[in-house]
Amino acid sequence: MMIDDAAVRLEALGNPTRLKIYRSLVRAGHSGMAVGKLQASLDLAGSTLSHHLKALVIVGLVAQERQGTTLICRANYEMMRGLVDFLVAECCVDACECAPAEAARS
Amino acid sequence: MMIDDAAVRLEALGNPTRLKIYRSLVRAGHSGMAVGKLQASLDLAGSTLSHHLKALVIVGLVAQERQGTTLICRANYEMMRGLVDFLVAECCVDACECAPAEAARS
DNA sequence: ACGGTATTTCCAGAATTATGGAAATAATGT
DNA sequence: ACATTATTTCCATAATTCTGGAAATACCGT
Repeated sequence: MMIDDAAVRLEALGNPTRLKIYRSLVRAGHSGMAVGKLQASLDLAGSTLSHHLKALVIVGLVAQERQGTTLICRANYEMMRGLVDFLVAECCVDACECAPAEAARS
Repeated sequence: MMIDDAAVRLEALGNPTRLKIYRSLVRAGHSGMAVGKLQASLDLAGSTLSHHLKALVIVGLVAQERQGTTLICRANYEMMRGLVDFLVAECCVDACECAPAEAARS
């Protein structure tokens, strides 16, 4: 994952409301969760929720599928895994014990 | 890690400039990097860099230590690990599709 | 077509963030 | 004390984000 892609995804998750939305979707698992149910469970104005969901969808962290009048939202686990992998790679450039190549392990 | 703590750290990393700053510090390893060196390598106004560093320090992702007139900055690996653990935990609450790459079921 | 439910878009205001020049502070050496 | 280097704080401005009411759109059953 490119650094700017990572940044936009981190930014999307970096809002408390959006992080709660995302967490709800993760917890909902495979079957996902309808927008309306999210709205009830998180107690947000519909338009506010819609804006936040859009932000998550745009960066690929959430996918949506229409089922009649309701819109099912699902967490994109693979995208999250890519993000975590990016962070781990950044965090552990020097992997075990975090020692840079030139500064041997102490 | 509490969800709001995770959110503020994600937000801190969710700015492209700050993510690049953080990455530079991670790559600098445990010896860290002086503010001035960061400034030269990232080509930022001093005040801008100082603001971003402060944001990273406040959320605990970066630590600073004075050495004479220069200020050494270091990535806080443990904090990042806590953040990654949070994300993995959120991601794998239900289904384990976001587990470590090699463990993913097809 | 109509009525109802679900969701988004439009619009606007308030709040926050990003940026950087200029002045201030910090630390050191002479 | 003074000069020098390193960094921050003060200040302002432009840009972006967050929020939600109201209107619009989407979909379905009858």
